[in-house]
Amino acid sequence: MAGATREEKLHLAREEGAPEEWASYLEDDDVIYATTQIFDALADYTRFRILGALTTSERSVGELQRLCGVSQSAISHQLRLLRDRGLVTMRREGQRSIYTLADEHVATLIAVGLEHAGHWPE
Amino acid sequence: MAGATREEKLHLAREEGAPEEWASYLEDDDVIYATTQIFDALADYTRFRILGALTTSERSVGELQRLCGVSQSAISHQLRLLRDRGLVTMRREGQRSIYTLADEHVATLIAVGLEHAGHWPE
DNA sequence: CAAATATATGACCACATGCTCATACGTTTG
DNA sequence: CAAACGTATGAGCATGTGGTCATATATTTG
Repeated sequence: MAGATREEKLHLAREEGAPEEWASYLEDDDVIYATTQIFDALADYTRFRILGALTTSERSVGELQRLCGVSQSAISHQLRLLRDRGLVTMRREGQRSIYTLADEHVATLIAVGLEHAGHWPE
Repeated sequence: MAGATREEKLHLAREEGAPEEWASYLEDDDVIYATTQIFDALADYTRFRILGALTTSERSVGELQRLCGVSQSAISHQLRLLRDRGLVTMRREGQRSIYTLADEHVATLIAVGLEHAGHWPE
């Protein structure tokens, strides 16, 4: 069942799982799925650096390209994903597209992740 | 450069990036990489549910299998990954292997993630 | 020790992912 | 409007990933 959809997995779990053994906030699979999607967005080296760069300041695609050291196309593709996942927002400013962290949640997650990875920004 | 290693990407970034534009805690790429590895561990539906189940209590492989509704093999493979990434620890107890969250950091990340995905466990 | 139970692991496979390359789109400028 | 610049996007490709299936490895029990 390599290609099992989330719905299929959920069905199995509901068949066999005993609800009361779960923390209540783990019962809503839509929330779980949404959460994994956020973690997934943060789980790539390039995307993480993009988001990290945006914690300092909003930036254009060109700036991000220079800071992250990957091609314009690659940056753009990843920004698209981050935008679709709701982690960043974009606005046009002349020829440029300016990207911004969608909200403080993102910065918080980055900070918590870094902290738990063994580094404590003081 | 689809198969670019982290080291290659880093090299490019170091060539072109202006260090002072980055938050200091984003300069250490080993930490960034470690962080993405943690997020990656949390970014899969099955693994997230395994970890979620472990927030309530330590559990055997069989329990996790039942709770998560996936095959014993699949659970075991994912537990191996979580163990390698340092998110869970394991001890033998008779025939069973008992898995436990490695530390509070993991539970914190789960909580923060869930919270930011739109659900607030009160 | 043989059988039963619980878990781990390797080979393999379908699908996802992150990049490149080429090209299209949108905006400003001459 | 044409050229230049900045950004977005689709196709295609190599690699990674998560599962299955078969099998191996403990550990307890008769």
